[in-house]
Amino acid sequence: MKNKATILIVEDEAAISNFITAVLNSNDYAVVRSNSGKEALSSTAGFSPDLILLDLGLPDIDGLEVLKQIRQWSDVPIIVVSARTNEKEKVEALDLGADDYITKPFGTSELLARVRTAIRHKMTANHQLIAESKVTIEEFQIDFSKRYVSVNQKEVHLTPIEYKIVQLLAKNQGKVLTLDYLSKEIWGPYTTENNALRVNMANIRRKIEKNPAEPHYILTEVGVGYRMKEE
Amino acid sequence: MKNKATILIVEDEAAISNFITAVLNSNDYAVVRSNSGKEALSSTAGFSPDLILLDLGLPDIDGLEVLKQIRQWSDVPIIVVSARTNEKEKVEALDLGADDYITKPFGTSELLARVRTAIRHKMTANHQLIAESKVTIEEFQIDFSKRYVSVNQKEVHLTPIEYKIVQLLAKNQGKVLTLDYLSKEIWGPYTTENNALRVNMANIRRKIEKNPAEPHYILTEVGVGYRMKEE
DNA sequence: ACTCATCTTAATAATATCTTAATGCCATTG
DNA sequence: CAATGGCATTAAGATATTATTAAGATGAGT
Repeated sequence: MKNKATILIVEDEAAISNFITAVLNSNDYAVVRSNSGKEALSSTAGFSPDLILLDLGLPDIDGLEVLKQIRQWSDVPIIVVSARTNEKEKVEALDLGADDYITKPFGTSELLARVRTAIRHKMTANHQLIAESKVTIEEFQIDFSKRYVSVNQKEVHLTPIEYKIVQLLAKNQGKVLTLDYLSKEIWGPYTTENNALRVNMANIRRKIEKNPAEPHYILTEVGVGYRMKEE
Repeated sequence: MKNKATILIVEDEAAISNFITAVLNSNDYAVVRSNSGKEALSSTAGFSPDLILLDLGLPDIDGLEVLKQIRQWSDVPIIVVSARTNEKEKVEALDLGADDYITKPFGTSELLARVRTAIRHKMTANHQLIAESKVTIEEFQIDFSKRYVSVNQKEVHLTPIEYKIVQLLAKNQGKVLTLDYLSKEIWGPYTTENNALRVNMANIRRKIEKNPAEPHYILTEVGVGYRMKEE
């Protein structure tokens, strides 16, 4: 149980690659590096790392393409590394199945926190397959088998759409779900742009948050989507 | 008590189907095979097996669709058989109500262990239903063994369908049962959309609720279904 | 033919949902 | 540092969906 986790870093800028490697090594992770998309693909197949840190700006293949290909056959957690100038790519990456993102420049503690979370998710994901039917976050609780939501043991009534949103977020606790992803899940793939999702979110918060203006359970990732707090 | 349990295998690859059949037969299970989704649906309805082993990769209907349809009206334990390359499908299957999953390739001992567990679960689930022969919610009481319903110690007469509805809700106290689920339980899987359930509910409420317009024991979840109050 | 259970229909009531538009919040820029 | 613009939130009203209920028709059992 105390084997080192192996992390694949896909990054072409040597400075950043070195920095990440140093941080991870000194925290007891094994690191494998790759500085191109093609190499990344073969490395993933070869070592099956426990986590991939994927920079989207690669010299050969588009980072999104790398992500898409890996996702065809593997569920390895992938954290996308992106420059602030490329926000849209980040969202696309999450839509394609990335687990989290981190924006350059970032500090060691942020990096480590996200790495830990992603690896923990991988570990518990398999257990959760034997359907864990309840999620509890402090005073908030949702029981999927009963379709029952409560805050402070008191029932909270959610409409069908509201429930679906909360359910999606809860089943992906800690993970950012993009607006697009949520919309598609709820209204199907041919949905036109609208802000119904936001209206619903406001209503949900009014029902479950103490102070809807400072949400505690469902956080907004500006420009990206929403994420339910962990644990 | 020592009747053979009947297991339905839904699998289109003959090699795997043969292997599973051999293993189960030599362990005293009766086996019925089916190699398409449509056949599986009619077989399930036909002789209500004790367990279904369902491969998700079927030639005609999507395995998940088969699962969904069966779950609309039956609680028979279903173990999903999936290839390793399709982790996401597996999760969806569990969400749709599969009881367990097994990943190809698998060995005989794993197969038998999961089959035993699933069948045992089914047995104990039934026992619990029988053991708990009364449900009391404040002034409302239902005694399953006597088929007796009362409010304030006074007998309430329910028609057969009304009783069945109340019974289903009471055996799933606190859980929302969808209109679809209730309809299928009462009128079978091939029921057309109808309003009869609502009429029955109105009649039930007239009989058991103090104020039918503000129900206390059976609550409506708009857009979803009905739920009997807990405790 | 009577009774009871059941289903259909249709009017009415309750609820959910979407749209629009006003407002607030940051971060960037002139 | 104020002005701007891009999101995000929120309120309020219009519309659509869904639920309740009454009343009458059907049909089975006695």
